Amino acid sequence: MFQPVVDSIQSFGSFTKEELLIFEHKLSCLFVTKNDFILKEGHVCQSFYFILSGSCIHNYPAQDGSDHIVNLYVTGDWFTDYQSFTSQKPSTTSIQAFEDTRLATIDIHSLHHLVIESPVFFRAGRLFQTMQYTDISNLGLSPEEKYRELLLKRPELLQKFPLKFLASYLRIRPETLSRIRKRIR
Amino acid sequence: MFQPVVDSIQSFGSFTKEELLIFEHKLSCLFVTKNDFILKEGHVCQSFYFILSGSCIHNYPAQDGSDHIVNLYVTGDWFTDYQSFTSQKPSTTSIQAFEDTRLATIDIHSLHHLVIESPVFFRAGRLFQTMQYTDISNLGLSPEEKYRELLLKRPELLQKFPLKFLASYLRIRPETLSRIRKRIR
DNA sequence: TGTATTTCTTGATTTAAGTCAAGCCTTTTT
DNA sequence: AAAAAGGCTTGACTTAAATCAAGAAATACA
Repeated sequence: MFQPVVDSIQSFGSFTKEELLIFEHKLSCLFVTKNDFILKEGHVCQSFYFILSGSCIHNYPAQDGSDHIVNLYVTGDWFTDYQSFTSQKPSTTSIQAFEDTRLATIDIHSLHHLVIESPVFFRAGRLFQTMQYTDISNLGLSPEEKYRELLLKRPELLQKFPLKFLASYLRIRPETLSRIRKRIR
Repeated sequence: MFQPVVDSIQSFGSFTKEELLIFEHKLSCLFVTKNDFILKEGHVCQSFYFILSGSCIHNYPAQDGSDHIVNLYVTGDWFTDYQSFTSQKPSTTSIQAFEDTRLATIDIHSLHHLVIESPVFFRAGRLFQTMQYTDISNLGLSPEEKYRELLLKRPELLQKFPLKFLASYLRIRPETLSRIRKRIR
């Protein structure tokens, strides 16, 4: 059941069978239906999440009432609100299911236990760092370069989410993304 | 001698006298003279650094041969190459002394020991996260907003470093920064 | 101290993305 | 099935920053 999660972890470093088992036993399962909140603004983010199937939207309300997409996640992705999770303070962002979604979760106490149980998991910092996608919108790229980066690094998102979400994630206008997409293939 | 470092740590959370002593005993001292490298591209970053006095430049070579300022540090600042430090892989950036500089350092092994010795230091992740300045160039702000942010959050940099370094750090043209500075104040 | 080099300022021009607006197409709702 | 809403595309226009260029000021250095 958690095989995809274990497979994913292995790609982050070399773990023994025992270590992987220890890890697997810390995991829990969570089912959410479309539009359900996995994390609500103002709540402390207690866990890391792995998408077994489905997709999620990570957003926050802008000052002008509209909301900005922080990130988009699909099957096989890890996510958390890193800020809230590491500080254990209320989150300024929300995460909700874009469709019915199955999640594997591991909470902060389990992670602390892992770090204490084996030095391998001290690399947790690295691990969780690596799990976090580098924010394409924050690379100082031009709109076209951002789109190319998305196309290269996370093409699944282009299949799954509507253009206006992608534009919000890239911090460009939908009109601009539409024009870029037209001229690039 | 390490009093400023200990003071700095206290501002990140509540530690007992004992915990602060444990921390202080992990610190080492390092003197560098102007233009010396504290970290060279291609080397693994092994430590966190705190500037007791002086200032440093954190940069990386762009593809076009010029170099980009990643960050600028002055007395009282913490720094590391977070990427290289957490992954323990070769750095793509360099850090060098902008003038003669005294540093306090704590290496990765000492940090691991701290985490094991006391759960308080498990918040190391949070601590080191907080120590890292949020990258002004990556906030999706306009050039003027970036400058205002710098003026507000890190005015010391404006005193210490030449305009073209600041412009590079903010990812704007020196001409643009010169004009902004002219019209604001 | 004088010369050279680098850094900063200012102006003119170009360019890319944002804004505004309209229409079409698709999906949802009833 | 029809109407409504939302999402996408396209065009015209505006705007802010980059670019190009030249000269002034500051700093290094010989």
